[in-house]
Amino acid sequence: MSAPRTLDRTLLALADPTRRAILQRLSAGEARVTDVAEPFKMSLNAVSKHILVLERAKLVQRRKVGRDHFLSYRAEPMDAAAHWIEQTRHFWGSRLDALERLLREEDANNK
Amino acid sequence: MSAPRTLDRTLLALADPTRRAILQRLSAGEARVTDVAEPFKMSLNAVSKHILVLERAKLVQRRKVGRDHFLSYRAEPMDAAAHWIEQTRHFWGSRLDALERLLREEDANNK
DNA sequence: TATACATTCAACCAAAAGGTAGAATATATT
DNA sequence: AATATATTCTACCTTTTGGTTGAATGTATA
Repeated sequence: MSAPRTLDRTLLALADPTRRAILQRLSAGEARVTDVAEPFKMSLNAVSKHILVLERAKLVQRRKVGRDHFLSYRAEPMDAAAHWIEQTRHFWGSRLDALERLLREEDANNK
Repeated sequence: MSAPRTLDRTLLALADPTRRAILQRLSAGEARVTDVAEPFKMSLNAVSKHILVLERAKLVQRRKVGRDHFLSYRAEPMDAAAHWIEQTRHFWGSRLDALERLLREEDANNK
């Protein structure tokens, strides 16, 4: 029953290739901000901002050790998103065949 | 396989409650732009723009009959998104238990 | 203590998103 | 022919996004 804002944030965070790449990197284990940023052409600051978006969506968690910030991937929002999308597909009928859909639409038009 | 841009567009389109509501409406069958817009407080123009975003993501299809534009829901991009997210969860291990993850992270830190 | 390193903060910029209002276009209806 | 309806187009505005650079902060290290 999470507020829709949560889903908004999760999907928005996932809708960017840089952020997906960051998550993929973190899925292999913790990493520091600098290490996460290293493969990208953009500035460290830009990556830092992407990380913030991921944190806001709770897809990334931060653990500070001295001057290092260790980032880790959190799967919960992904699970929630997967749940929503599956629920949705079930109810919105990606399983509807063409005939069924046609009938419903004719019905809707004959009002 | 589909360009990442496609996934970007799908997830971005879904990351908005108005657009999800529009899709939900269309999942019950075709509807005209005006009818789709009716329940919303925002202007018709604003809804028209949201529809454009959904069309760009191929989540909505348009069929013109005279002055009416009939919109319908297309499930394919949802299927693709669901597939991506499931794939991802599988490989990124939402199934990883805490111990496994810890081991991988210690390993990563001991380099 | 001085210096290097890890990270964010602040200011700025361009582009995109999300909204508005009004004009334009195309099609129905009287 | 005149009018009403459905929809988009254009222009505009504000906020957000994604990026830059340079300064500030906090923590190690020589």
